[in-house]
This record gives sequence, structure tokens and C-alpha cells, in this order.
Amino acid sequence: MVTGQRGRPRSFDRDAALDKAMTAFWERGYEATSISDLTASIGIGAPSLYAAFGDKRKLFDEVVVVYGSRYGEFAGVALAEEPTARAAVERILREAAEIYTDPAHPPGCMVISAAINTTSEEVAQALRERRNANLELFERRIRADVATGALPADTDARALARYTGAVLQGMSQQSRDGATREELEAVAERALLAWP
Amino acid sequence: MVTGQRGRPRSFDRDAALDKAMTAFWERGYEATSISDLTASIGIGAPSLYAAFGDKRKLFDEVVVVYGSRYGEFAGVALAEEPTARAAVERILREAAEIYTDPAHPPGCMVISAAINTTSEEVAQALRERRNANLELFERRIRADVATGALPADTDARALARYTGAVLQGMSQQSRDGATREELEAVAERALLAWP
DNA sequence: CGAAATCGATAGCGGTCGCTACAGAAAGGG
DNA sequence: CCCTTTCTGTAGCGACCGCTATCGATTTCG
Repeated sequence: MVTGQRGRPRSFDRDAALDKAMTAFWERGYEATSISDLTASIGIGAPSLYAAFGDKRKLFDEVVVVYGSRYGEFAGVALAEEPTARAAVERILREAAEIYTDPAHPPGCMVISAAINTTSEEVAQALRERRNANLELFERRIRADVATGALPADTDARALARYTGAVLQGMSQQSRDGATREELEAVAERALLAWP
Repeated sequence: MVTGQRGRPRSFDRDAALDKAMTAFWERGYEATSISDLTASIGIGAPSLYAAFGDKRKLFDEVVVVYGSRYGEFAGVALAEEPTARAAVERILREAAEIYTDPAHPPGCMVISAAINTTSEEVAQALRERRNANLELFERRIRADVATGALPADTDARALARYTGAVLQGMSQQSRDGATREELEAVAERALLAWP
């Protein structure tokens, strides 16, 4: 009895189900995605979903973690890998144009859009914190470049970070309004002209 | 019987009710605002609301018209009044920072945020068209300036218009995430550096 | 082989959604 | 005055929401 689980084994792939759920939440947002939407697109009954994931909220939390590790880390990676904040943001904006319009998944950034207009303040707060954490990541990297002289000494790090975040959020919105990758790349190029 | 209406007069101010409804939709979006939310914040019963406005969708349509004439025209006005597209966008971004954070009403732009994550594709489409119409307004004004030489001949009008729209959408989002007027003004200032 | 454990499907819980039937209240017309 | 017209309040419709009790099916352990 030391070994694995007893009883009837689960008849579906939990990770694949998480993936389907992510697509649904990404497409329609947290609140507009109903349990029947989820069970239908995963292909299981409601009790199986609750047994595997707890409830809608916990499922969404898991989805956010998976999303973060798969699509949300490109900014942090670029900030860590590129030699300057400028180079990192250049890469981030270009990659965002690509990722936000990748036909392999819904358009835009799930963290930006999924909790807009939700009545669950907890869910909204959770994603808002993720966005603000990203802003702080930008700000710290910029501040570091100011310290080394890679950026002008009078640079307003907080404002520059917020500007970059606003452009990213705008690009996410534009992709959901139908902008193509090329159009978003042009936006990115233009946005970079405002960088020192 | 030629003269005015017969029967019991309406016991509430229709325009004031529209205003309350606008605030509610602006704050929570189209779908997350329920009929009970609306009747509660207006202070009337459901049948009165339906008698006065038809249904939720028609009420929202009226709200969008009122919103457009009161808060949505500042961009068009600036584009028409200012001598150049550059000056107009400068004014638009600064005014957006002010309007999006005005404590007299909910933050951000209702046309940008109210129909995100809604299951009603019609409502989403209606606001999307308003946003795209604004983009075209920008593009036309930019094209005119390119024709007169006020902007460089090689300016990509469409890309510049989309960049400006993305910044505005990003600013709207940031205001809903808690950004202050001063912070948005700094974003606007920075964004203008990308303009030719 | 049972026995114990876990899963899945049916069916349905209480609650809220957008919306409305109905009856009484409040106005003008004769 | 009574009659017609229009509005308001109560009360509730069918549909869907998130979620779960129940029970037969399917698996491992002894």
C-alpha cells in the first residue's frame, strides 16, 4: 500500500485539461467563462472538474501559474539576459508583437485582459498584482542602467517603466481588436523612439 | 387630446437615470452590470427601467451615445481644432491623463473597457467599431499633415495612428489599475517623444 | 475472489440572470 | 364624477450560474 493511488484512475489528462481551460479563460476572461464552457471544451463532467481542481477560482489560479511559466516570462527573461534595459525592452516589445498575435492561442495577454470587468475583486486583484510586479521589474532594471550610466542620470525610471507597460497593454488590446503582427511590430518600433 | 401625454407621469428623471446607468456600466462593464445593479443605483423598479429604455442592450446603446457626446469627443475636437496632428495628439494625450483619472467619474475610457470579456458579441463589436473609427480619425489627420509637409513624407500614417491609439488604451488601463493623473501625464509626455 | 478506494454520469440544489404579467396608483379628457 | 391612459410595485417566469449528493463503474490491495 506504500505505492501509488488506489481506486479508479482519472480518465483524462490533467495537464491537457489545464491547457484547454487556459485557452477558454484566455479567450473569454474569467467571469464570462462558465463551468459548462470549461467542461464542454475539456470534455469531462462537472464533478470530475471539481474533483481535479477544487473550484473555478482554484482552477483559474492554476491556469495563471501555467500561463505565467509558459507565456508570461518572456519579459523577465529579456530583462535578465539583455545587456541593457533598452535592449531588453526592444526585445520585449518585438516578442510581444509576435506572441500577442500567435494564431496558436488566443490574442493578447491573459494577465492583462482576463480579469477586466469581473465581479470577483479577488481575481481582479491577483492579476493586477502580477501586472504591477512586472512594472516594478521594468523599473528596477531601468534604475540599474541609470546607476551604471547606460541611461541618462535624469531618467524618471518609474515613468519610463509605466510608459513601457502602457504600450504593452495597448498592444495587447490592439491584438484583441484584430491588429496583425506586422502592425504591432510597427507600434513597437514607434514606441522605442520614445526611449532614451 | 391634441396636447401632451396622458396617464400617470414618469416619477424619475430619464436623463438622470441614464447618467446613473452610465456610471454603473463605466465602472463594471456591460455584462457584469446586472439589471438589479442598474435599478438599485437608479432607484426605480425593473418594469420602469424596461418601459423607459426597452431592454439592457438598448439602455447601453443610449449610454454609449451620451458617453460619446460628453467624454468621447475630446479627441475629435482636438484633431479638428489644433493646427497640426502633432499638436492635436499632444493635447489629446494630456487631456486623456486628466479625464481618465477625474474623480468625478469612474477611471479610464468606457468605450475601451466596458465590452471586454463580454459574451454578447454585438456589444463588443459596437465598441470595437467606435475604437477603430477613432483610429481612422487619427490616421486621416496624420495623412493630411503628411500632404501639407507638416509631417515627414515617409511617415507611416497607419502605424503612427495605431501607436497613438495603443498608448491611449494603455493609459486607460493604467488608470483603472490605479495610476494617478501625474503618472499618466508622464506617460503622455514620454509617448510624445516617439512622434516625429 | 472479495473489500476498499476513487472515478464518472445523472440529476438537481439554491441563487441570480434578464425580463414580464398583473394589479393598483396617478394623471388627463369627457 | 367616471373612463382611459400610463406608470409603479409585487411577484415570479424560464434559463443559466457555480457547485454537489448520489450511485454505479472501474481500479488496486489483501
